[in-house]
Amino acid sequence: MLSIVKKLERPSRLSAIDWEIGALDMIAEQGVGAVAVESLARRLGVTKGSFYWHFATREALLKAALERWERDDEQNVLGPVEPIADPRERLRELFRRTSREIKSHVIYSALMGALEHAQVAPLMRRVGQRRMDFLTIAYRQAGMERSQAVHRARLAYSAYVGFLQLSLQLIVPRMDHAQYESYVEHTIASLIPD
Amino acid sequence: MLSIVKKLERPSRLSAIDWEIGALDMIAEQGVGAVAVESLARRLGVTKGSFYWHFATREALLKAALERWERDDEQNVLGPVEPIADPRERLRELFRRTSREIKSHVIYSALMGALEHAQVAPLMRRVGQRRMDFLTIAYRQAGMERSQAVHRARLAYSAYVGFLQLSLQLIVPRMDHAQYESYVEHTIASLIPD
DNA sequence: CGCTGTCAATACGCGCGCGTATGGAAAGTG
DNA sequence: CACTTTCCATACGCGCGCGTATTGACAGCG
Repeated sequence: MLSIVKKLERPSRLSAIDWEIGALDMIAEQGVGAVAVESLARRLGVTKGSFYWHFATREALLKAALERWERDDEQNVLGPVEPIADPRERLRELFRRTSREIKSHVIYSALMGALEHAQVAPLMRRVGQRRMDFLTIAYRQAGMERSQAVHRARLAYSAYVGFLQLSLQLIVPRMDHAQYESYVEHTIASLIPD
Repeated sequence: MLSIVKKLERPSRLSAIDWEIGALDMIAEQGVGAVAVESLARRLGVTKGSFYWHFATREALLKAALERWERDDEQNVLGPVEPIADPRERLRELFRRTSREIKSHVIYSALMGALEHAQVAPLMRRVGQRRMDFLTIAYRQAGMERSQAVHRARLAYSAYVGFLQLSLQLIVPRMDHAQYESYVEHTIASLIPD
């Protein structure tokens, strides 16, 4: 009975996956720099001794966590809207879904603030390239000329990155729900041709 | 004669200002985290002993350097275009000047990647507020409705922040000069009403 | 020309976070 | 119920960067 309670608090014994998820949580909340093995261990209710059984080094954990995020992110963000046939509708839906602040975007933003890490930069280049390609193709299909489509994709992606940074880091005052919705519709109207 | 040569290499004796400028250089090149007193001392050709005569602590140097940047930035970025009467022209000129990658923007981008520092966050909020106000006013004067002007200002500022991040950190492939000019004109056309 | 104030070098202590070593507990296995 | 495997705790060493203490060099001034 006591053991059952304890099991609800914490799986009593951890796997590598638990550490990876914990690392991603810390990244989302306090950035990559906050992923320290001892603090993360405290968070999970164990000590370092556990960590170094599952991972050889802190970098190995980071690697595993980032790979996990990259997989999840790909099928959380672009995946759901990819099947939409109409390019404008596909873009609108992407914008709206993105605006509903999924955790993946919070982590993305945190990672943008940690590009000095050797692990993070190439990852973000891959993700950026995929998203830029996705946007460019959609804009082309929507009738824009090649160079214009590339420019617009870059502009839209810049607006995405900048907005995340400004909002999540509270550089700019927080909007209420109605304002937020209104802003999203404004960007859709401004960045998607009609 | 030898002394003259040495004086050209380095002012032979430093002032607090030299350290502040050195700190800003390091921030621009490698981020806030790279501002370490010993490495910065090496860069200036002296040792720690010098630093702690000019500053009580590393935080004090950061504070001074950031204040210096905030002053310079204000009169480098918004200052020159503020007198332009026509709001659209004022915005266009701001966009074009901003695109000519002044050092101030490089530092701005580096600081955006260091918001976890207690010193940086409030500074960036102040700077962000000033720029958002500037943009909002210009858009209103250009004839946009209140809420639309705020939205557009936010969108433009997001695009600015995101573009800096993506370009400077090489997340997105580098453009050649012609492409770059073309992109700037595309954003001007997309974000400034006619 | 000596004295004082300014800037710098050297040596040291300290805290923090990574990684190691080693022993112990709990869960599966025959 | 032995015995092995899996997971975890404790204690320790180490490097790095901040900050301090102390002494030294050099310029300007009286």
